[in-house]
Amino acid sequence: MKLQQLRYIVAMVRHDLNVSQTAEALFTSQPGVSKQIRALEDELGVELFNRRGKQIVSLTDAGERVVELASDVLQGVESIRTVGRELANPNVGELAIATTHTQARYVLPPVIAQFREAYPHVSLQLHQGTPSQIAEMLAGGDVDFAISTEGQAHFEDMALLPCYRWSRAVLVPDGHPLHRLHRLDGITVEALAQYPLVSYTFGVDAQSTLGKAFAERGLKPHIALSASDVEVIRTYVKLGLGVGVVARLAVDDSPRDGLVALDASAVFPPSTTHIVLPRGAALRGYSYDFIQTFAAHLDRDCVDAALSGGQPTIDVDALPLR
Amino acid sequence: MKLQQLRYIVAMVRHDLNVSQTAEALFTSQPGVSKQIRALEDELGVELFNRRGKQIVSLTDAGERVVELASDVLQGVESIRTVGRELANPNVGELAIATTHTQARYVLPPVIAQFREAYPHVSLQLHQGTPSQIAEMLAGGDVDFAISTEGQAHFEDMALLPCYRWSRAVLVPDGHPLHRLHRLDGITVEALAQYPLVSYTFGVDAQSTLGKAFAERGLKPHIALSASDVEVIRTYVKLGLGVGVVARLAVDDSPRDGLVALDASAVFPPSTTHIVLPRGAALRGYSYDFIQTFAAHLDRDCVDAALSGGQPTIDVDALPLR
DNA sequence: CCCCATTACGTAGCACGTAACAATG
DNA sequence: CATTGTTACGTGCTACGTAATGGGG
Repeated sequence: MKLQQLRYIVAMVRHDLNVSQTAEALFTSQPGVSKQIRALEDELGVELFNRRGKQIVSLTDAGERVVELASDVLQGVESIRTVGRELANPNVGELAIATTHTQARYVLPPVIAQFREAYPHVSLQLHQGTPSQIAEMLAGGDVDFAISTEGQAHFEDMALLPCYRWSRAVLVPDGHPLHRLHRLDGITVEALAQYPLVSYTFGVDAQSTLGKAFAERGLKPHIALSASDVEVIRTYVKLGLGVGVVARLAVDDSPRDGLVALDASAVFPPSTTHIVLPRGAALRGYSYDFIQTFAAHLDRDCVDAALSGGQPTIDVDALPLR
Repeated sequence: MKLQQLRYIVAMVRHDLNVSQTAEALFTSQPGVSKQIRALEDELGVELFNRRGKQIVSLTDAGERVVELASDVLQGVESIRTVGRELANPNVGELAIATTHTQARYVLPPVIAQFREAYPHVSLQLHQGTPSQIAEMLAGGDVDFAISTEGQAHFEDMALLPCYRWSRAVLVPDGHPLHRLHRLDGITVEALAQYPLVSYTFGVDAQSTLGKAFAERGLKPHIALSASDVEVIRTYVKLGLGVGVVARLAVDDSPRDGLVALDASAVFPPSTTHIVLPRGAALRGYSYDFIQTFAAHLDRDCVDAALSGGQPTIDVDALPLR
């Protein structure tokens, strides 16, 4: 059994069980992958993949279990590499983080500035994406950890560390009916439901905080447009496509470009931003530091507890609200 | 990084950091081991072993952590093999158990008879040894699990599953003063302390149940001889070397060879026999069956819970007493 | 002076890539 | 007919074994 063979089968499930695609992703040849998979199956004495003719269609029971174990093994190998790098050069390395536009643009800058000062020789990589893309990156080992606001459902088998809570704001043109309502009685979900909305792509499905707030009142929001970027959302609100619903921390209180941001923290319950880590992974020392800079209550012990499987006791209601 | 390299460094710590000895144990050449270790150190960029001149004297901090992770990785690889074998031939394979003489001779026979009938194509291997030897076998991956009565201290980082409790008997020549005492007031620790004892090698250290029973009363037993085998102990009691203290289940109630066994369950608190498993390992289906045949309350879920780290809730006081 | 780790060097095995082939939709 | 997986074959890398060298106690 070779580590390569394990890499191949794990990569296979991440590439729709397509040998050609897998080979391309791993910068090797199709026959090589095919052959190594057969070699592993021969050695284990079990078929790992169900084949229809020459097409690989699914994992066998054995395949399911073996791929799972192989992932653990490969993560262990990665951990060994990480430990090596850490003890060779504690302050030199890379840190790859997957996150959303809002985090990258409005929350992370001061954290990263402070981090850069402490670790000038660590090369930072910020990968942006939707929660499902972020989950993909994390599962594929492309990033060290993720900072995610919604879509916890995507992060099965990962350690979720609550960082802070955040509330929403409603973006409307100056003089919009909701603007006046906001000054008088305050905005309500019912009032919002009467207008087309412009919001985050990932914030509008049924499991999201936003989606649930409407569903609870038997309302179905009309989403005119969804984007992952506040600036894009602003643009379309200005164009009159609808009312923007965004993270409050992403907008100023003062009007800009004829748009005003109305505090909607009383309308929608706050969402929680999490740091997401693959269970069992090893982290660089500076990663712990980054995490604690981002969320002061997440010290090394707390993170280690989450990594080793136990859900740490964090009082979500005591988290800072932004 | 190659799996071989991980095997080499893990084997190194099991062989006193001696390259020659390690190479011999792995049926390969010293230079091969030496070179692969250097290759791994080069790849990781850290020395794993502290060398004084050309002598390897200890593990570095990095080495400590890497060896630990490497063990996990290798165990994962073993698990993959196990899963393969299981799904290829559920009823064919090997089962290696490490245990003490008493278990092998007096407790296991009916279990093994039943197991053999259910799984005639499983080759059983019974490895005997002292608790520390048993722990060594388990840590080295030489056996699938252990059945141990004492010396829990040896089994750091292992999953311990209580199976049953057992009490002791005192072996004396017919007509011995303790024989009469037993019929009148009953034996006491104090009475026993007046005679030289013959008992199990591993049962006489300070942490053992036996040792503690004496220590609690401020007594120090005089151990004339210790052996791992009841038949050996009988022999020396017959020779008049001292009074035997053995597991009750290892002796008949009726006299034999001029020796009588006196129930000492009221004198010493019962000991508990455990099945010991390496955390995180994968077991063959028939192994689960063997375990449950041995201790009916240890079903598959219970064993899996212990393997995955959680200590299962087993009421020790409710276990059968033998 | 013995034991042990490392260096040097030759070989055999195997993983990988190119090319050709088979099968499925 | 296009896409995908497998077989065939040649090559270059490397792990491994034998032999020789260097250091410590």
